[in-house]
Amino acid sequence: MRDGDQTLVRKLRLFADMEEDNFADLMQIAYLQSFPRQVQLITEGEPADFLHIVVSGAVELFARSNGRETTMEVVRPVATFILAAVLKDAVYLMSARTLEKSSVLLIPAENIRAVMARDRHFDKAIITELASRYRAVVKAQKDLKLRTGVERLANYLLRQEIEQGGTGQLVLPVDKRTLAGRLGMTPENLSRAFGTLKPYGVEVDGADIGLTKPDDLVRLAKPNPLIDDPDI
Amino acid sequence: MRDGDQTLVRKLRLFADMEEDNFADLMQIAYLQSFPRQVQLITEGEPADFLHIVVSGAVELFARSNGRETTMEVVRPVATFILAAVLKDAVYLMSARTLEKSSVLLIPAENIRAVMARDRHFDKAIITELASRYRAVVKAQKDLKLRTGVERLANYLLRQEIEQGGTGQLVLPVDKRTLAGRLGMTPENLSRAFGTLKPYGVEVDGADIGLTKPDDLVRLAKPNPLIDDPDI
DNA sequence: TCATTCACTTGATAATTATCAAGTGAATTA
DNA sequence: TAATTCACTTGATAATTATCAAGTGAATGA
Repeated sequence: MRDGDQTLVRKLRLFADMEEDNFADLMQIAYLQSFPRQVQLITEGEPADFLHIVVSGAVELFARSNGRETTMEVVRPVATFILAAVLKDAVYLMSARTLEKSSVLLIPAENIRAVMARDRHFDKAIITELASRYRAVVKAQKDLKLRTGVERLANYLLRQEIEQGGTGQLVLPVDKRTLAGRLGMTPENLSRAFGTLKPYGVEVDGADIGLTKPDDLVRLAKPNPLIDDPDI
Repeated sequence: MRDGDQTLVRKLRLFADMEEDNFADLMQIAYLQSFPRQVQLITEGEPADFLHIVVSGAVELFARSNGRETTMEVVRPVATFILAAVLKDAVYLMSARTLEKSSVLLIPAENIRAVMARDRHFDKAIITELASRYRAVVKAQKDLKLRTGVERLANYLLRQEIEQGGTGQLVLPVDKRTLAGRLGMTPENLSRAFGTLKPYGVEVDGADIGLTKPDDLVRLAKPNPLIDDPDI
């Protein structure tokens, strides 16, 4: 792994306060792997062997049941995924695949647990991380249960616009099929939802979106910090 | 608080391994309050002042947005709620109200955080608890996104039947309006969903439910351990 | 260059779910 | 006992969402 990547990993909330020796140990044991797009990294139901950290590219967490499939989350660098399964020494609840060419750092679960046993700072960091993740899923569940598909899309666009600099422009970070899954709707319905939002100033050109009537869109979306603010 | 209640709290995964002195400290500071039914205990958006532990009765966690309201979870004794908000020193994402006459143990958030700073066992317990909660919400999200309303009800009934002893009988632990919210549907639709399940041997008499054709019901519900098994 | 693929869109229709409005019957209360 | 409340159900209808089937147009590849 390049030093630059290691620095980025070290900056993760999860590792930032870890004792230097322990971090060095983990990085010694960890290995970085590169994958082309659309490679399945983990499969739900299998035992959690490694903590995964997306160093470059993008990874989709998804789940299947009944022959149906849905996107649960899209993880972008630099972030960990499936931490809870590793800590509980349990099976994965979600599968993961690369959305694009990606490199992923793999740390054996047993080493994570070993460092946890001797590094107090790591404990604290894990608690903070888990609590944040938990709250993120609760927000996602509120989004699903309290909003229609069109409202979810509208709020998603508003969040992305803010995250991408508040210029009234945004670029969809994933293809529309994946976005539809993330928003809990079919691709066909996502198309129609974009159509519904046209009168509210949502201009679509491929992955490039312009929001020309932000006030109208906000009035429709009724964003709620307790659902949409990622920092709360 | 009666000694018996204190013993029950001590048995919670969260407190079981805590050092005796620290537990005694917390119990010293904590206070037990009794509430009639339908009292709102906390309100989403307010700062997390206390860790709550349901000692008797039942508490509904719910959320509102847009004038809509939904049940997120029903907490029964003995269990904690809103742990993540307390740990993060953040605002509550959910409101809580008693469903019936209940007693709730309140521990000031600052004391929780203080014990956390000096008790390693508590750290570990918090991690285990948070990881479990996180996985529970992920399962709930899979349930919502991968199943229709009727399927969610069918699987809910199968889970309850198992939890209540596997006798082919079960008693709904909450009124149907609350259950509907939990399952992400309207009360009217829950009624109709029960109707749809009649040919699958679901016999409803108030809160008493009989499952007379479990095989047929399972064939419809297609239960999935990665959604329905609470212990995974 | 032409064929093919692929992501996305559009249309028609069906299934699912929500809303509004009564209705029922048991339990509570005057 | 009669009135009232309340939880739940049922019916009619509307809104939302999914499914199936083409269609479009840009990108890829022979």
